[in-house]
Amino acid sequence: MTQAPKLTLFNSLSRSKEAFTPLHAGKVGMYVCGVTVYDYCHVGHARVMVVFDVIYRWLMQLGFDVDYVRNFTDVDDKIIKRAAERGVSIDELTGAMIEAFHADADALGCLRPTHEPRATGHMHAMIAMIESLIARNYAYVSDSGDVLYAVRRFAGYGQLSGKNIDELESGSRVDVDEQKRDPLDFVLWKMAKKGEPAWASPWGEGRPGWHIECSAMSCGHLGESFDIHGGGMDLKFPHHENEIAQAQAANGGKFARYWLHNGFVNINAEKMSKSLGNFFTIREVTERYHPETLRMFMLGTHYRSPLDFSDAALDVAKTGLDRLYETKKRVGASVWYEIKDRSQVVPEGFAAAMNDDFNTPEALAELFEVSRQLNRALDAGEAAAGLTDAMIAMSDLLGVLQQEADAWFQSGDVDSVRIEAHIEARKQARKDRDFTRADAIRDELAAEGIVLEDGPSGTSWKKV
RNA sequence: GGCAGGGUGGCUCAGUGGUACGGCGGAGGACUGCAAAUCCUUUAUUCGCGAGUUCGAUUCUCGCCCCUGCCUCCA
Repeated sequence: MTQAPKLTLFNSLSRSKEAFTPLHAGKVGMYVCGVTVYDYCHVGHARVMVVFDVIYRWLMQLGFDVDYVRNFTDVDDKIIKRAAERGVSIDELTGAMIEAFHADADALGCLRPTHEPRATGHMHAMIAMIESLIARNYAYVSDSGDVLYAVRRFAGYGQLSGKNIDELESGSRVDVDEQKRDPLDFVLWKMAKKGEPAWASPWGEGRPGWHIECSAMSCGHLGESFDIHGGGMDLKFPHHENEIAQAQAANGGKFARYWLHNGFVNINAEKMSKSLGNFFTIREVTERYHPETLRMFMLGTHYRSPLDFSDAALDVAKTGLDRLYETKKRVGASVWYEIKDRSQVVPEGFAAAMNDDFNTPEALAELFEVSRQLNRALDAGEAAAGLTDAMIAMSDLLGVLQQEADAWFQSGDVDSVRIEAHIEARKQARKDRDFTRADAIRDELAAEGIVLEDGPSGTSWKKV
């Protein structure tokens, strides 16, 4: 049914929805800016992971062969500083943080990108690009030896963020740096001070500026021109703007064709960020909520809209997931995984929602609707294999309902043997029609957060 | 100040030129010994405010108010 994919997506470059057509038929090259690995990821990072994971899954569902590249910035001032503070080596710090990143991403149910390049592994490509920029007069070596990009040389500067160079200058929040010919110029290669990590280059020992790595690695993996480039809204300027300036000046090509930017995670209507200190790490949150609940919470809002983070919102996400898991439980673990060709069973409405700029709230509405229909069929004693297939397909595409229903409801430190014993005792009491005693047992368990459900096939329990 | 994106029921979140999706919550009902779960019904004469275009606007245009973000590192 997903024949003739009519995928439409909002391109930040044109600030409008556009029909998606890949550069090479049947293939999609997608680059997403990852993280600087000097600390644990917070919920804002989680959103990027989840948003582009869903996009990745949907592109594959549409039949595209997707090359999904997400980088790790593993050389940077903040990393150097943090490593020094902790008295560990740069490699130890970045290695540990990359490991933590993967653990978080895995917990959130995100598929691994096809490539996860590290900046330190692509020095040659970056140096080559800088050389090209110098050769074409888009870059210069300053008095201090740093290599800088001459922003005014690039005619299209500001096209992505809608900025006007002259207004940027007058904004004057840009540091006035004596070595810069123009305040807007940014560093491509930074000379190393003693003790700092350094790589050999035609300009001396040093390290790359932040922006050059993404231009070099995206082009390196996907070609000078590729389909999708994504990241958080805050990367639009200056990072993505600079990426465009670098890549297009160096290659002369088009660079990324579609730019996707996800909205922020807010707390009390304020952006969650390191500098404001109002952030929660993914691991802090997942100690209190299942990671899938966090994922569900993110799916409930369109990826470009701001997302307000709060326990109340997570509670709502959990309640919704509980509903869906209740259906999964009724269907039964044995038949849940017997899914046929997914493309044959994804409901029209779901596909339409996803094809409309990855509208997950709308897609979720379809999932809830099918869940309801399935419950109705189950109530009527029907098998409803088609509805089950549809529900499995949709939940797999969104990356939810990935746990066993029993595990979902019975997680935590509970003594299931003891609970089963109580249930047996209550069963006998009910059989004897001693409801006072039966209710007492139920109340006792309820006090511990264990809820009993009497169904046609016996009594089951769940932890709330 | 410049630029961008928003203001939809108690909360949350979609959406459309012809009176509004889903979730949470509330109310009533079915089921149940009673519950829980599930299902059914119901819960915005209304989509920030004021004009305009139109047969008709929440959806298009203009103005205003308010919120957030970017303009420096930031997902």
